[in-house]
Amino acid sequence: MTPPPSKLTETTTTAEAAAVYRASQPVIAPVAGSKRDQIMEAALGLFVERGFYGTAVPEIADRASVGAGTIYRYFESKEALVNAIYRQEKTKFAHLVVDDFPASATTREQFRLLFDRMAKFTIANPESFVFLELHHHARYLDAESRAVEERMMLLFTHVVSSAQARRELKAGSPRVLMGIVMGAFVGIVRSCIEIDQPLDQVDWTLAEQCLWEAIRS
Amino acid sequence: MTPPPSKLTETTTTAEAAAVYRASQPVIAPVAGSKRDQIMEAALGLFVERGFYGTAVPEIADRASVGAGTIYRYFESKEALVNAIYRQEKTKFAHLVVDDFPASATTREQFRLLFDRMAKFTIANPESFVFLELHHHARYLDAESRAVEERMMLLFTHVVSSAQARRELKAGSPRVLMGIVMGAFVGIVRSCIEIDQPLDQVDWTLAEQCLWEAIRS
DNA sequence: TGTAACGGAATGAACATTCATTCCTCTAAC
DNA sequence: GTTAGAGGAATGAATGTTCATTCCGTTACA
Repeated sequence: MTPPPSKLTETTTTAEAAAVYRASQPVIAPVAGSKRDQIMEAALGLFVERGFYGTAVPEIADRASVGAGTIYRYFESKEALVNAIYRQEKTKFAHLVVDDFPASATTREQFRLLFDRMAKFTIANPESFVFLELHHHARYLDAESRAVEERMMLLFTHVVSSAQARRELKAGSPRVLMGIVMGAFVGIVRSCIEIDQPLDQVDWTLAEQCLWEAIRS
Repeated sequence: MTPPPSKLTETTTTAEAAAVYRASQPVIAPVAGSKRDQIMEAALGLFVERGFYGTAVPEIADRASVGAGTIYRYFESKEALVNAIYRQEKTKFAHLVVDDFPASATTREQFRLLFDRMAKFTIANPESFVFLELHHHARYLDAESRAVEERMMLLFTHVVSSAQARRELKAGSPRVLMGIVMGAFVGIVRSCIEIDQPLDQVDWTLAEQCLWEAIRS
């Protein structure tokens, strides 16, 4: 191949020729259209069921009732698609959980609120939650997608540290405490999904009580 | 689906449950040839890094310093390979964790022992632990591989129920309590791996204390 | 009638698996 | 002690398949 007078300095998995072609046929702007949403919803479901590499693009097209080529009118590549989904769902999650965070409430109240909001999100969007878990640190997530995640962790870490300073939570690495709470939450959700138990039948009050006692000083 | 006639009823003792578990474990390890082990070790590492579908068989061959064809002298298919690894690691884990389970110890002692053994295994075999987590309920696991998992869960469930009957653990679905403990454990491990912190630097005593307080009545 | 969106067969790359060939090791005849 | 050769083990290029992506004929709408 002739060396291109390249604007393409990065080596990506996508062929250079493909990128050059697409530069002239721009991807449709992310105005939420029905087709675009259909594709994202179908892909979300399949990625949860089979994983990223286990899902074929034509399968996504089928489930979305769309031609395979149409997907590429809305997303540059399969990788861009999974990143778009990740960012959308993570942002949805972050807003629901973190917006209007009551910075001056007691630690007990803060914890209960965070837990309730997470449960609410998960009950309403089980697939989204599993998707976010599954792709939590996947290789194909780009910098921007990781940044969305990072911002939320920063807030949590701060909340935990402050509460520790007030001796309301156990001393020790905030990372361990957060790992316990988030991990346990995921553990409950996964144990339900394994046996097809609806998430709204879980005793979330019990779960919240358990986890508060796990971390309180 | 035909449920197999379980030997474990609510009247079984924990000692009996442990015995049933032990009887189901194969006595001798499969004949371990050097090549076969090289392949399994290489595949384990790659499956952890890239996932099952994300790993190409020739990549496994390369890392194992073996011809691609050689893999098929030892395993029928890529799927058979991942199942062999799963069974080997799960069995290793199960033996280390549940062998000689002290059925008559106090619940507190039982919990501490189980937790310590899990931590020990994970520190010694971080990749194995992550692999088992990752493939926990994957589509390509066959019936036998799932059965290995199932037997261990049965023992745990029984231990939890008995302790609940004695009012030493919180009342509620054993599934929720186990989900919390296992999930939290995974959460800690994952939080370490994210930042490349060695697992033996974790404050496991703190973690154990947290989780005991989560589930104790 | 012209234009943008769409569908899905076509394309080429990458993959899992196979198989004709080579390599190794052990045996036994000299 | 050397060597011929038999047979199992190993190899990696070849094979057929599957996949992400492209491309162009069709459709919908102005």
